[in-house]
Amino acid sequence: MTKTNREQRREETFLEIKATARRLMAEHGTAGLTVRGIAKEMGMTPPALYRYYDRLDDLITALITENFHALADALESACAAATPGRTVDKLMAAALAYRRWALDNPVDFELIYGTPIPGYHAPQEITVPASARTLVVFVGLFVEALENRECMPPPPYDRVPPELRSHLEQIMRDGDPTGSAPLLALYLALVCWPQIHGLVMLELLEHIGPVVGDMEFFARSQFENMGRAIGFTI
Amino acid sequence: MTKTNREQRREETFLEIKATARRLMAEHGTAGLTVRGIAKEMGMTPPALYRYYDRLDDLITALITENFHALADALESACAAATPGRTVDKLMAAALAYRRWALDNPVDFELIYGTPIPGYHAPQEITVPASARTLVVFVGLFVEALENRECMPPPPYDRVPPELRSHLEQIMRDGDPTGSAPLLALYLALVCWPQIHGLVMLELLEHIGPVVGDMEFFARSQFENMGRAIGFTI
DNA sequence: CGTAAACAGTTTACACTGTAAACATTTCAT
DNA sequence: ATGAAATGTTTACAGTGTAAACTGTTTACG
Repeated sequence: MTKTNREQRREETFLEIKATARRLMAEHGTAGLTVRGIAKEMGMTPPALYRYYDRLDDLITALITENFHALADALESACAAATPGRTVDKLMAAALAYRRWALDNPVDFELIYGTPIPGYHAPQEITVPASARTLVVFVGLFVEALENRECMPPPPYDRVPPELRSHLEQIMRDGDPTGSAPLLALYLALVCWPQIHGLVMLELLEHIGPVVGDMEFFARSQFENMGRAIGFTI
Repeated sequence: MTKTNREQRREETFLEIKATARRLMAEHGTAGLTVRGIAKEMGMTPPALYRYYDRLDDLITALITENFHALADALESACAAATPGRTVDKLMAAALAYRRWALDNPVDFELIYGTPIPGYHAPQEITVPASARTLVVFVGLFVEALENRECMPPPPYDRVPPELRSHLEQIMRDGDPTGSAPLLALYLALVCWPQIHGLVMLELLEHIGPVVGDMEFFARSQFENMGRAIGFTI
């Protein structure tokens, strides 16, 4: 089944719209994301864009899901680049990649993890699955580390709190139908993620960097302390 | 020096503008923060507001600084309400108050710690001092805990990393001219803050709650684990 | 007290924003 | 080749922030 000219041009236009939107946002922040701005940049009239996205919100949603996937991809390739077998290296690489991606793509990160653009409401059935991939990367690392006995969590990280058990089991079932992965992996991922995220968020919005000074070092050391706390030997 | 009628009415109008802005934002999110909306609500014409704030940005700045102070006040009174002498209780109370304030005042929290409203740029010389108060509360707790030997940090939290030392010393000097407070207190505050913040931020924007289930419990347990890790006995 | 200045408000206007409706043109399938 | 579908433009409307000019009120001072 070969594509007709029109279908191909349509796909290209979709790509051009998103690319233009990204360029304008990189230059002027989320304030640069306007129908008229994108249209002018592309040599079109604003209403023409409505042939591609019914509302500006739909374009935002498309950008957001792409960003979630781009972040998850960055984490995965960082893990892949780490020493095979040394899962702790992968965890450090993933945490640092999370930070690096945020710092290198600040607006894209704000778009997914920051306050929603005023008036925008994310259709969760679309964004949530994409969003989940990030957490899945970390869960995967802990599955590997626990299996290989590379991570030996001391109390209180050696077992899932009973208060969370049943709900986490259900989440695990929905995501992984085989249900083979240890529940503790999900719990440990949920312990680590907020620590990484909080540091990155505060640094990105310049709340903590000026106080700490060397954020590069601080982030590294915090991630290492985190790894040690949950049972890795670094 | 008694206030003239006009001065008093002017002050009241300032208050009414901010109160109206807060009400509209609570109802419609940051998208509800419009000059015209506030004016209509107050029975004025939009340009009239410009007698009080030269730009909408200035009103936003006023709201932001008030929010920083309100959050810091909430932390302080939570500490004050905790068992005297039990600094660990104060730390837990402060962390939980941070979360509670964010959940109870989501838009206000987003305004200070979320992505800036598109097009808005914070004048840092105004917002930074107000922002600092939050961190100062935590630093104060660690000063107290270290002095009373209530907190006995194990490695690697028993000393300030040399890579951060000189910069933290300078920060400490600028904030506290006596320079008496132990540097380690600032370091421990910087270790804890991102952990608390990350959890709250992810919960507030609904990235982690649906996965965890019982966020109330999870936050509590995470804060306790954090306290133990840096040398408190809970 | 009377007057001039400062203040507080309205009216009008402009340059933006998203988007709906009507219409013209191009492209494709039959 | 013809009808339908897709893609664009034009025009329009209801929002947005805010600047300029103007009017009325309140205050401070000679």
